[in-house]
Amino acid sequence: MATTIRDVAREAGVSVATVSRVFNDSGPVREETRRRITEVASRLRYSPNSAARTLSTRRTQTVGVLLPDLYGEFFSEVIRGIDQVVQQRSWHLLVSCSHNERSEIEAGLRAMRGRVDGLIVMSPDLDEHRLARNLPDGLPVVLLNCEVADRVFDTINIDNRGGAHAVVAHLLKQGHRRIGLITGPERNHDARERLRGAREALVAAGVAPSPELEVAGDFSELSGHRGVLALLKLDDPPTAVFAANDSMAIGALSALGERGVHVPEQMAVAGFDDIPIARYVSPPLTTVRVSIPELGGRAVRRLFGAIESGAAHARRQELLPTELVVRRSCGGLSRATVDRGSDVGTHAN
Amino acid sequence: MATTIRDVAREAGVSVATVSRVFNDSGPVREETRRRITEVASRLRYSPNSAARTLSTRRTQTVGVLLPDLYGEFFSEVIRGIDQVVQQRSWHLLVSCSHNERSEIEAGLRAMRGRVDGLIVMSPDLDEHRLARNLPDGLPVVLLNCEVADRVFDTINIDNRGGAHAVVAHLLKQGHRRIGLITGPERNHDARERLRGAREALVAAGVAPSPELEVAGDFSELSGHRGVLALLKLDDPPTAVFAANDSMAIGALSALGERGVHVPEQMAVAGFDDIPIARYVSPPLTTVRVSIPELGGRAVRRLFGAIESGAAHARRQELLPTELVVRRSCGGLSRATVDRGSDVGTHAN
DNA sequence: CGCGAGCCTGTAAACGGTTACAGATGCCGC
DNA sequence: GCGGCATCTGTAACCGTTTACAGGCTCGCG
Repeated sequence: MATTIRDVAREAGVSVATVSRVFNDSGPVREETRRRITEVASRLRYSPNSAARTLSTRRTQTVGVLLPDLYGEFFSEVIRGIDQVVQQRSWHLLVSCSHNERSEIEAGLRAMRGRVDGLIVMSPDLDEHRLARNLPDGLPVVLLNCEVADRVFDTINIDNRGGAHAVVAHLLKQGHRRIGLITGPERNHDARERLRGAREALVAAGVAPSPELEVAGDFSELSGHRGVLALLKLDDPPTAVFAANDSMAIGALSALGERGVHVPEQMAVAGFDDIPIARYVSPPLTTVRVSIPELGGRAVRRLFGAIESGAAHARRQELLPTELVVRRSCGGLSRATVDRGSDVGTHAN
Repeated sequence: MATTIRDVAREAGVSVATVSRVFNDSGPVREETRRRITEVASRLRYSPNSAARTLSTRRTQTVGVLLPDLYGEFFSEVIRGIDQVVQQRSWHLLVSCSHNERSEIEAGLRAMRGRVDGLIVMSPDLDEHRLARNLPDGLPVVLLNCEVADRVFDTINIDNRGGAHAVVAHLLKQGHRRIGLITGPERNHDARERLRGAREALVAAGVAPSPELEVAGDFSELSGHRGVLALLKLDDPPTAVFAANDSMAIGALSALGERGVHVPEQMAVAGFDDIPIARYVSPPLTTVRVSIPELGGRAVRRLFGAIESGAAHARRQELLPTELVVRRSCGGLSRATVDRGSDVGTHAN
């Protein structure tokens, strides 16, 4: 059917070994022979069968990505960051998504076996035991936004705590004392860390966190919309709201607009992520910028490192710094403050 | 290293053929033998090497997706739609992105060779000759949002023309006579078709399209922002604006807000795509809904059909219908009209 | 007891590369 | 003329599956 290395060898009057050497640039081949082979190969439109190559070298030149979901800009940005680095090496990208189902995560992991040289996993739900159990032994893995106590895995996390701390500290500095929080899903690691950072900022300023000012959201616009309405109903409503992501903050803006509540005069609003649209809502949204493609890019680079150095590879836990972006939605446009941030590097989680 | 089918066979006291039969459910195996084999296999944590399997069956159980870019919600939604169907079959997804570089598209196509059983390509730039030339012969392909005159490829396109026609017709019905158009990039097929549909609607209503009312955008929020400002500067500004996608419409809303122009009273605004955020901007955006995941899903299903039926497969050109979604940004909330639409099916492009 | 018919199972040849190893060739200096 | 070396090339084993084909076994029946 398709032309094989043997066809090329026959046509060029050489052995398969020589053709292979030409294609992999391994071992010496006389210049004239090399030319003849490449000429024949392109004439026959030969291209090596990657399955055969994988079988014999045990390398796939492919990285696998397992995501909890593919919904929303966040994931597409991660993939974009990953793809860019992967493509730079002429490697390939196998993506899969687990819908946050434990069984599917495990199925996804197993399915990757033998198809990839390394794996990037983002799955807030998975504990390390399950992970280890379903992982082909020795397959390099980098975990994204996962909570793992153990240091046996490479991890990269967004500095959720620092970012949330910074944005709440900013609101406090504007004079707000009652700050509503619209949280993300309880089970989500990012959401928990953002809540934690926000509370810490309050405490640090001598303001006691109050349960009535914390309403539960799920990262969707709708839940932000509802959340802020719930806060407005309080006897003593907050003067500012921090939503755990931009989508919810935008939902909140929309609800406030419907109610005729002026932002930022009557209510300051802030979000988290700095999605592209954030600067175009009205008023433009104060938020925390995270370079999501960078998150993906770092993950792949780390993975490549692990693949190259093999078992000797030293695991690291890394935090990706964030940056406070001040826009009109919470007034006080004095200056775009840079996040108090966290250093990047070997780092306890 | 890893356990192979031979290890399992030895341990279970059978031949490799029998183990293979158990794993593929091909050919008869005595129940007791089957049980013993599965037991041994799971004890040894055996899982078949997919490269070897691919080599011998010539099937990869993988579909390749080649996109022009990975930026924005559009692409992530396409991938999501594709992934869902792919995963339903326990197949795999190899994604790659060409950055709209011709050379990268071709490299991407060649790189897929031997790694996938079929290909979904979205690349407005590529002409069919180049495509055919770089395609492994006989590899099934489905083209998304591509303009190809020839009927040799399966294609699926959004009904851009119908959607744009519907939204402009709606504005006309509201009494608007001067309607500004913020177009998408010239080279983009979707953008051209949307512009065409909009003009046709104007002509159909006896309104002559006017070049001064058409400003060029590039699908970004920023260009929508600028576009509407340009329209406001006209001696006789329009009373309504149709932006060729939602991002630009949102940019326009933001500019109008800054200028104190009331929407929809002083200026009606409409977009295209119905991205999730569209209903949460203020005022909520009138737009054209396209089920992007559906676009991806259909593409895969068609691809599966092509893979199964082999060379006998009949090519089809399909249009994905759109739906007008009327929200506050252009007043007239009488009812959500359903698009005049196009039928789906065998269909000239 | 012999014998075909059904089941079930094993043997071995692909699939298309890579690569260790051996062999050929050319060139040089003596 | 010939050994020795460097450089290039070929042979064949191997990677881990699938699968066509050939048996072997069991069983019922004449």
